[in-house]
Amino acid sequence: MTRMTIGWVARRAGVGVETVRFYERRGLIDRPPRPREGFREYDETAVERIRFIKQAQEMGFSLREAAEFLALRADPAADCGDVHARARTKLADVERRIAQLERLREALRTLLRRCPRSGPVEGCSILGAMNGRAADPGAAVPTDGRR
Amino acid sequence: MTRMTIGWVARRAGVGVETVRFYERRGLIDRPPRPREGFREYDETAVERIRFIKQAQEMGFSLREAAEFLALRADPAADCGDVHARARTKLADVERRIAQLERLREALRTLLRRCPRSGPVEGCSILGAMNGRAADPGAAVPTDGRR
DNA sequence: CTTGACTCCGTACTAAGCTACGGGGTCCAG
DNA sequence: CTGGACCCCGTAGCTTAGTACGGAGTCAAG
Repeated sequence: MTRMTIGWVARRAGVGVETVRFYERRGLIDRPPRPREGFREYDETAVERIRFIKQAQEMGFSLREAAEFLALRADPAADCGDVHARARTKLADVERRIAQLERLREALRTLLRRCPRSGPVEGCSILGAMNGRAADPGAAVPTDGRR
Repeated sequence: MTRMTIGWVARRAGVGVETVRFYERRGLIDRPPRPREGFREYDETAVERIRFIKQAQEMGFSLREAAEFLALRADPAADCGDVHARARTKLADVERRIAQLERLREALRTLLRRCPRSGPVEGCSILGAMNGRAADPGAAVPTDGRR
């Protein structure tokens, strides 16, 4: 008889044991009953919940956002539009990050094109750009905006 | 007579005083002499160095990489090709991140298109996708790969 | 001589999402 | 009954690039 211990849940959900405990601390999964000597005992829904969280993460959502989706899923008054709105916001965020990275990509490409690729570093246009001497005044290098 | 104190450097370079001290601890800028009672006294090159670092950061490089560029800049044996190679690696990295985000963008767009946008959450295709029921089996959602 | 601006230092804290560690206790097969 | 696998807990560490804090010392103007 397989016991639905934390290790069992972790293996089935494809995460580490510590991750399950971490999610519990974060309120992402319920504290399970502990029928024997303090050992957590789960059921299938815990596995499904962790998989849901992991899938939300792969779609670019944070754990906080994953928790919101879990709440929406469980709320009978919740509307699909709530989910839609969150996904739209995330899409806008992704598009903004792409645009930033594309500006960065173009700036790097321009610098690489102008770089002599050999010779003393004094003539390097890339280092020159870092020195405040803009290689291409038209292409402003954006702030990166990572998070 | 303006004293070239840490505050003066910070203002001229457009960073905070703590940032200057932080860069010093990280070895990005030299420890300046302290002629009066332990007060750091800088010169113009310190300002220029910090601006160089900031510019490198705006081009997507980390502080560690900025330090490498500073070393290359100061090394008479360094070749422009060294700089070029680092920039090319960074470009590849940026392109990889863009590709990941574009896959994510397409996945989100597909989900948004299929979402009924109103009604009970039971029928929500976005939550359905998080439940492992793929809305579009062809468009695999990538791992996010943020840093 | 006081006031206010500035500087010193080390340490802790932020964001996110885990991951590792140490020292115990428990369970089950053999 | 022993060995190994598993579980408990709290805490600390990892990553990056700073930011904040607190108590102390210093400097220059008025």
